[in-house]
Formats: sequence, structure tokens, C-alpha cells
Amino acid sequence: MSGSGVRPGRRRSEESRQAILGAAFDLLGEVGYARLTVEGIAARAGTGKQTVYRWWPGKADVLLEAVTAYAREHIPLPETADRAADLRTFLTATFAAATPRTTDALRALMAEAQIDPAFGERFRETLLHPRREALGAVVDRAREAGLLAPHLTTDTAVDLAFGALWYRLLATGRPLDDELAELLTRTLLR
Amino acid sequence: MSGSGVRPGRRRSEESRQAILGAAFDLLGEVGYARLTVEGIAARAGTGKQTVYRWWPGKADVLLEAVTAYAREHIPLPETADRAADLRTFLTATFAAATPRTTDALRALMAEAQIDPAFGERFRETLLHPRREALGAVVDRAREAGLLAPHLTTDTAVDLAFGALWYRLLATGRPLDDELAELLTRTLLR
Amino acid sequence: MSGSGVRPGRRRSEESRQAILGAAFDLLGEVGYARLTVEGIAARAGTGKQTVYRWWPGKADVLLEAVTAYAREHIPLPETADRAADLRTFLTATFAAATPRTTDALRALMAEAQIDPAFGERFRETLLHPRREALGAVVDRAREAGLLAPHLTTDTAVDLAFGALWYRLLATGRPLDDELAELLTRTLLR
Amino acid sequence: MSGSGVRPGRRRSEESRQAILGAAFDLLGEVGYARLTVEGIAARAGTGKQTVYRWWPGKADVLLEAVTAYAREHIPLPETADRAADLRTFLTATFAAATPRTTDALRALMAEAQIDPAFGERFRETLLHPRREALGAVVDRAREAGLLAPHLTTDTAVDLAFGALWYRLLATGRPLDDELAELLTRTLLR
DNA sequence: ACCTAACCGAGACGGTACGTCCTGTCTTCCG
DNA sequence: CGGAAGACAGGACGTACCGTCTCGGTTAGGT
Repeated sequence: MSGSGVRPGRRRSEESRQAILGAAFDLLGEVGYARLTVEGIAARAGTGKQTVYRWWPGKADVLLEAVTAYAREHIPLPETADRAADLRTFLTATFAAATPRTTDALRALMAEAQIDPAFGERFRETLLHPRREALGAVVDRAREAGLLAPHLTTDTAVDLAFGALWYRLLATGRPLDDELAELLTRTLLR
Repeated sequence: MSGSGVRPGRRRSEESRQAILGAAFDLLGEVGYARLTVEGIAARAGTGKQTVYRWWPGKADVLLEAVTAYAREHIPLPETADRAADLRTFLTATFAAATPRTTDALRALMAEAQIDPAFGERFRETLLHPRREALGAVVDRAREAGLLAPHLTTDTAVDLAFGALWYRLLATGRPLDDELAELLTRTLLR
Repeated sequence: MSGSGVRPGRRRSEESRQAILGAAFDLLGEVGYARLTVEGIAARAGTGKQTVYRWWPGKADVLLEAVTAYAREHIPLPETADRAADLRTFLTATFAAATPRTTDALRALMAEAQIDPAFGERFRETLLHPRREALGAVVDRAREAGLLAPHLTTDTAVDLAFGALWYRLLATGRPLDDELAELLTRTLLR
Repeated sequence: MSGSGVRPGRRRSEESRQAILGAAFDLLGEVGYARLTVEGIAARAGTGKQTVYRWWPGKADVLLEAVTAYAREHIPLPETADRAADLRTFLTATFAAATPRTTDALRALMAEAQIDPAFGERFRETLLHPRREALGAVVDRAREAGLLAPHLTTDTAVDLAFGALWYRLLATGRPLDDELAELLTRTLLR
């Protein structure tokens, strides 16, 4: 019997998984990434340290999972007849997802990606590339309609948009608002 | 005048200072920022740990000093009659300064700035702001000549240029080449 | 019943405990107390420093445990009909336990007890008091038989005996031999 | 030939010497021997560290000088016709010199003597031996008068007296009072 | 009056060890 | 057999002192 993929033993506790993701996110807001520890996450979640290490390589990957789940839910991929508006909509929605809490997480993840190359790879694969693909699709549709500025390739256009986004996130703290979305749209399209 | 600035006691050792900056830079290349330690820097430099901590808060500030010294020496501020060419020249020189070794240091510093807010403040003050000021001056002179794209403010233009620079540095690894400098120039100036 | 004393989690490693006690004792003989360090003990024992600090407050307490174990095993409490002989026997056995290696440890412990009052309290409670009690019992039995010198109380007699012992240990280096045991016996009893 | 020991140059500052001895003694009382540091002594005395190290090997030797000066001044060597009374007088005066402040210093010195063998040698030579000589002289005069207990040598008698003294100082904290002086006199003389 | 020598306070230097914190792994018992 | 509890080996942290080495400046002969 035992059948298909059903293995013996206790199943992974969905409750623990949620508790760990939540604890990591909460603690990040409370103490900051520098003082966020796996021990602290486990303690807050009411689990053992091993339960964290069993499912994630370290604290950064816990946050990464928390953030990607959030992004998957909150950022749509617009596809209407007005391809210029689609771009503006995408950027506005992307910026709107950058709440103070997700902002903290994103900055921490980008930092960790610089420090730990192996995590950097996972970070790019899991979060950065999918976002590039999404924006790239919107930009491509604009180009097909002849709206893209002629000296820009898709990749470079994406670099400019996400460059501005991350630069404000990481370096200046200037807001990710509708004004920036509008400005980027005009810069990329014309 | 004023005087009295002469304090008693042994002077700071310039030899140790140089040895520490050099050791930090070398070790960063050899083992990466994650495994760069103050202990390691001191050992390599042939100094005591306390001599590092006496003059710098931590390993990030050592690297910051090493990098700012480099930037001060290698990036000129062009001021010719051709204000469009000045922008292209500035960006090209900036990108050319991003050698593999300085690139590693910059990525580490930006990462540390996210993780340690106090260092972040010093990083912005010491490295980011001066670079923004420099590019801002070049952009301003272009605007005075009516060359800047009309929908761009100086700050936003700087955001776009440095955004692209840092995004490629931190996220994609795409090259900082003359092509990018040319493209940015055309995007900003129109 | 028996109550709940069973906790989850890994048990204390008896192997590490023994290794630490042994390493401390060996290193004391090799380098002396001044250059005996917790780091050295842990390294020699093949454990982490934290495993020492988890169970002992510092290097002195490690030695104290090693010495008390030794004393417990090697010094009997004689109780025969000849109460004068009992005293002589007790002193002789006590002196015989002062091998070069235990002597080193005892001198270090007495020194540390002077320097660190909190350790001093533990030292008295763990090693000094029990030894006083033991000798006190022998002296008491002698007094009940009318053998004790009339002007001596039990406490004072004990002070004289242990005073001579420790003074030779700490100050003069003169031997703790049978002659001293005999002489103390005659001085205390008569 | 030239003159004996007359050298050119600035003379040793008696003021600094006194300030250092006083600072060491005061700080010992305030913070205890464990937290007494050469840096602290120099700072309190208003001198440089080098001035301490120029004249003393370390903090223990500073205290040793302070204590021996005290002993030299306060403990007489009685020499009357009543040789039994002389012994009692000597012990009483010795015990009286053990004020709380000198007691702290003596305990610290004996501790340091165990830990640092080189200092131990200086300690014995400077403080312990002279005191033994003094008591030995008194005991010898008693023996010449036929007053010493017959089974005691001079050395052993001195061991018993100083043994009780140091044992109470280091181990039990019981008082060094006239009762102990009287009791030792009776025990040694018979 | 200058020279040279030894001292002085101050404080940076190369080092060592401290005691703490966290990592990632490993037992142990419970459900 | 997953999971909590928690001990384990390892290693960096930032601090405190050690004893030494410059500094500029003072105080004394010797010439």
C-alpha cells in the first residue's frame, strides 16, 4: 500500500512554516536585519532552530520566501489595449507594493545577495528575474506598438526603470510615487 | 594663531594606517566581504586589533576610506564648452573606475549600508552625496544650455544615471561600458 | 512522582567534562596559573570556549572541581580506638595528598580566592570548610578523651594545624612531611 | 674616576613616587586587587604609565613597597628582660598592624606571589624573610632562657605563629586579636 | 649660556585574553 | 519520524590591559 508519494512519518507542519515566516518578518521590523538571528526567529515562532534549518538555508531565505509570496499576490500584469498605460500601471503597482515593511525586507535581501553569492543566485532567480520578465513583457508589447524610445533595447529600458527603483530604495530614500512612474513612462516611451 | 592643536603623546602611525587600508582591500578580493574580519585585517596588516578599532568603527569604514581615496584620485570633473560631451565623459570616467576590485568594495559597502543604518549615514555622506553633487553639477550645466530633456529635474536625471549604474553593479552584473554611458547621455539630454 | 526532572534536549557531555578537567590540570603543570587561560583549556580539551563557560564561571572553578574530586577520593577519615593516632594519621594522609601537581593547584586556588571574592566564597564552601569539618571531628574525639591541650578550642587547634600546612605551601616551601605531622600532634594534644 | 653615582639629568620625582604609592593603596581599597590596573594607578596619581613601569615591575611591586614601608614603621622588636612577654608583645603588635587596608594588601600580595613566581621571590625576600627573622630572634631569646616548648625548633615555632596568622588572613577571616596572641604564646612556650 | 642626559605626562602601538553571541550540527525525548 | 529543546565545536566580536615606544617638554649637572 502506502501508495503514491505518501511517505511515512509526520508531515511538515504548515503551522510552523507560517509561524517562522511571520516571526522573521515581524522581527525584521522590530530589530532590523543586523540583529535578526535564526535563534531569535525560532524562539519567536515557538519552534526549534533545527526546524528553520531543515527547510531554509538561513535567515535570508526565510525572508525571501515571505517577500516573494507577497509580490506574487499584490502585483498584477496589466494587458490592455493602451500599451503606454499598461507600463504606467505596472510601475505604479510595483511602487505601491513597496510598503515600509516590504522595503525593509527588500533592502536586506539585496544586501545579503551582495555578501553571500550563493544566496545572491537564489535571490536573482526567485525574485529579480521574474520581475524583470514581467516588466520586459510590458515593454515588449509597447515596442511592438512602436511606442518605445528608439535608442532603447528592452533590457536597457528595464535597467533604467528598476535602476531608479532600487537606487531610491537603497541609496536616497526618495519616494517611489506616481510622479516617478509617470516620469519613467515618458522617458522610456516617446 | 589659534594654535594649541599640538597634543602630547605618540603620533598616529601613517604606516599602520596604510597597511590596514591595503590589507582590507586585499583580503576583500581574496576571501569576500562575508569572511573579511577585523581580526584578519589586523593580522595581515601586522597591527593590533585595537589599532583598527581606534580609528575606524569597523571593517566597512576601513573599506569606505580606501574606496573614497580611490574615487577622489581617479574621477575628474570635466568642464569644457561641449556640455553634452562633458556628461558623456563624466559617465565614462565613472564607469571606468569600476574595476573588479573597486566593484567588490562598492557592493559590500552598499550592502553594509542597508544592514547598519549608522554606517549607511556615513556611506551616503562620504561617498554617495559627493558623487551626486559632481554629476549634478554636470547635469546643471547641460540644463543651462537647454540640453536637458524637459521633463527631467536635475535630481531625477541623477537618479536615472546612478540608478542604472548601481542596478547593474548589484543586480544583473551587466557591464558598465561606453555603450551604457552613450545611452544614458542620449536618454537624459534629448 | 519523581517529577518532571526529565528535560528534552541533548545531555551534557561527560566526555567533554572530563577532557576539560584534565586539560586544566595538565596545563597548570605545564605553563603555570598565570598563563593558564580558558581559551587554552578549551583548545587542549578539544571543546569550544562556550562549553567551559556554560558549566563553570572561569578557570579557577574548573581547577576547584578537579581538586575536590581528588581530595574526596584520597583523604580518609580515620576513626579507631587510639584517638591520638587518628589525629596523626589524618595529618599524615592530608600531607601525603599534597603532591607537586595538587600543590600547584591549591596555591593557585588560594590565590584566586584572594583576588576574586565570589570565587573565594565558593572555594571556602567547597574545599576549605569540608576539610575543617573533617579535622574538627578528629580533634573533637580527642578532646572527649581528654587528650586535647587544655588551652585550645577545636577551632583554634584546627587553625594551628591548617595554618602550618598552608603557610608552608604558600610561603616557605618547607616540606609537608611526617615530622610536621608528629610535631603538630604533640603540640595539639598533650 | 669621576664622581660616584652622580649623574646628570632630571631627578626622580619624589612627588610622583608618593602619588603612585598612595593611588595604588587607595584604589586597592576601592575596587579590589582584581580590578586594580597600572593604568588606573597612573591615572589616579596623575602620572604617565611609563613612570610606574620605570620604577616598579608591576602593580604588585607598588603595593609591596607601600606595605613594607608601613611594616617598617609600625612593628617594633621588643627586647626586655621578660622574654615570654616579649613574644606576646611582638605578636600583639604584629596583629595590630593588620588593619583592614593593610590586610587587603597583604592578601593580594600573597596571591600574586603564588601566581607570579618572580614576584614571589621578591615578596619573600622583602617582606616574609625579614618578618621571620624578627620573630625568630624573639623566639631564640626565649629558648636561651629555657622557655621554649622542648619539641619545637625556632623555625617550626615561627611556622606555627605565622601559619595561624596567614591562615586566618587568607582562609577564615577569624580575627587577629590579643586572644590569639596569648594562645600562641602559651602554645609555643610551655 | 649651551649641551647632554634623564626624567616627566600623554597617548598610540602590537599583543593577548576576556566573556558574549551566533552559526550550523548533533542528540534526546515526546507525540 | 517530525519537532521542541538544548548542548556541542567553532569562530568573530568589541573591550580591557599589558608592557613598550614615541612625542614635546622640563630639570638638572657639566663645560
